[in-house]
Amino acid sequence: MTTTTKPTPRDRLLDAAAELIYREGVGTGIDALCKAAGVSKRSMYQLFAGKDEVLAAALTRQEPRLSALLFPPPGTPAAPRDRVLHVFERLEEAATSPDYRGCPFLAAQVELKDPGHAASEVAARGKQAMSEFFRAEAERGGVGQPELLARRLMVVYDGASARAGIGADTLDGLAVSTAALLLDAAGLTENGPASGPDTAEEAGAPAA
Amino acid sequence: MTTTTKPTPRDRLLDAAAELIYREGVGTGIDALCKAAGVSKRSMYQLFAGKDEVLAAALTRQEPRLSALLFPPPGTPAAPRDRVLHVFERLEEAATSPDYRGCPFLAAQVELKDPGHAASEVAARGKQAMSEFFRAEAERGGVGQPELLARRLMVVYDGASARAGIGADTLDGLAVSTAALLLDAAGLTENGPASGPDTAEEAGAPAA
DNA sequence: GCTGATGGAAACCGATCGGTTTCCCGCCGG
DNA sequence: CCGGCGGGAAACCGATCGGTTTCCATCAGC
Repeated sequence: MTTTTKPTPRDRLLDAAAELIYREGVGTGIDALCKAAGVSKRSMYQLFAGKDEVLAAALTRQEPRLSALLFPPPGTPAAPRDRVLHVFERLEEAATSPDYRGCPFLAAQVELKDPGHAASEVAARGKQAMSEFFRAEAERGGVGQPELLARRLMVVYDGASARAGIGADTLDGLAVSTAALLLDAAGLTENGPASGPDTAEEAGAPAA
Repeated sequence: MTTTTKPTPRDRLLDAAAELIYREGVGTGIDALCKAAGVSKRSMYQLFAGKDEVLAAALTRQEPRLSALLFPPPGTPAAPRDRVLHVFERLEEAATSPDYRGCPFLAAQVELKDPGHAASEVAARGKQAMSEFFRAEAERGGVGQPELLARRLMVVYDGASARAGIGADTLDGLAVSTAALLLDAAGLTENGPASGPDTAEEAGAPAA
């Protein structure tokens, strides 16, 4: 029979923490975490130094999962544009769930305001991974200002996921189409690598 | 002399609540709120039913201030495009402060996950005001799909403010230039009302 | 079968939570 | 001069917080 309680206490605890904290916020008590995980506080405190460390570890554990979910599978030799849009397609897919609460990394950083908090730093690294993915694809596509494009894509990703998470928008094409629009403007069109209207020049503050 | 403690207890309380909660999150204790406001819990509880109501009232009080700060002054007969960009310019201006923590409405909704919470509903109305402003300007500018443009602008606004708030980006032109890019694509160019490349057709789910 | 490590249940600790109440000072009109 | 009252200070309440400790059931190796 499949014993419901097979995985190690550490894994149960981190999984429960990730799920509970995602649903109820970082304010969730450790009693609730331990009960949900079927782990005693005693075990928890000999695995981790405290709640902060559990939180950070839970986020760390989520990072590879999120990357695997969002980023194109390794064996996919798609064009940069498609690889970027893939991320937004996965976002929209996830956002259709009524339980979707936005990007867990962004939420963690918003909730624990302190940027020095261990979990906040883990979350920041998680976000940086996506930013670097965007930048790498932009470079691979020969975009004039890859860093600028990556920052814009991150703004759209975080804005779309946050708004979907709080129920302010249902997306359904909004994130993908907006990202596509930014890619077009950067010259990363469907046809091929950078050669659009403004390969260079589009930075700074164009409006007075 | 200017007596430091002039305004009514209610005003002191709401101002202190807005500031403290913005800085430290909705988890801030009422003891801390009252002490910061120089108001006794006794007074607070005969002014409000509880912490939730204080939170909601503090956010309600912030809405007109935020609108006045972000939206163009009433006497400004600028073109729709300029009126929209004005919002993003104010955002970037505010984001230069090291104390900037992002949009207080979005933060409140992210922190108290419950959309039914009184304060969350106040915050949702606050965000809706901006969305409607964008939509009205888009319509005034003759944009083909004003609702779509408004949603995209909100995504950029929330994404940019959130990322600036958590210290992931410094903006400095990013929000304004990205918004301008969206306006261009919607046909709301510097020259005049809608007549760009794709006045209609650009909605739905363009990617598989 | 015995033993020792693992780990869950739960009592316990001081601090703090949201919320209520008591007390008393200072300011007001009469 | 005084009586009423708005309102701050602070004690108090039960619940819960993060964190520690005790106790005991289980199970693997011998």
